[in-house]
Amino acid sequence: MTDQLSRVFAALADPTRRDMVARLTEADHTVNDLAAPYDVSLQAVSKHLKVLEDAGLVTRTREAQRRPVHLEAEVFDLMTKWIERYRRQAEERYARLDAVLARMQDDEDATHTGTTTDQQTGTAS
Amino acid sequence: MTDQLSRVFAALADPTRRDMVARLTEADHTVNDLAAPYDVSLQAVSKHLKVLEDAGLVTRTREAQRRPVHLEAEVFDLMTKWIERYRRQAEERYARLDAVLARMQDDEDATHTGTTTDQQTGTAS
DNA sequence: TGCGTTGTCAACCATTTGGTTGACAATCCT
DNA sequence: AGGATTGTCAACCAAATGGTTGACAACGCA
Repeated sequence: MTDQLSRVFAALADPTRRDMVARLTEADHTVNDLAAPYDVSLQAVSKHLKVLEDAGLVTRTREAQRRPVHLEAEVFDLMTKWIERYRRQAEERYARLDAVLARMQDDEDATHTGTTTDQQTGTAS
Repeated sequence: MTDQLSRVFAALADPTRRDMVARLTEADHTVNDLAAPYDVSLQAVSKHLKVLEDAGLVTRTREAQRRPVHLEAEVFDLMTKWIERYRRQAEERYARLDAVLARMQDDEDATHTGTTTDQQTGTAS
């Protein structure tokens, strides 16, 4: 799983990490700060942060003994682009399908009513 | 990882599965059909499809011995909603931060020029 | 009925993941 | 210098993941 897009999806597949990201949209937080709501060790939280950092979702700077965690929201765009691209493609496909079905219905109607006697029924799009 | 959103993110964290989804936006495919481009066993592909199905991204119907796989694109909305919500929140936060910084700069300027003598510096937003 | 095609299920294996505890590094405070 | 706070690194463990092979079920075709 080497590419960034995979790392971003994988990072957000964990509810704890999603919750951290959600909280980081409000403000930067220290590690202890972030760990507070969860019933796991500080080390576990540190690992989660490493996953988020490797995905590029978060950066960690220094500030005395503290290491403030900062959200890098631009990475969201990577996902949004992928999702939107294929959703659009899927929707276009459904639109084409609808058109085909509509045309078949038209043909049906025409056949029944006998209005179009010299119809072309070629399948070329 | 019980919730659907986690399952969807996890499902798309794998490049092979993302590629399958991409191909399914073009047309439904049989399992053999889907497996063709990848250098793995048919069973492995079947497992990938199970992951996609459990995430609600795909449905499998019957058609003789064949099991056509169909993309359920609406599930994308689940992710899009989550992503957009927190991206918007992050952007709003940056906007507030920019406003604060701008205001501080104004105060700086005012102090230097001495134009505003009776300024209110309350922090209420 | 028997054969080929299409796909799933079960068992197994190596690697990754998410958690633990213990040691320790880095910095502030006195 | 010495103690408290904040966080990481390393070793370990159980469960999940992604792959394999072998057996077999469901259906079409001859």
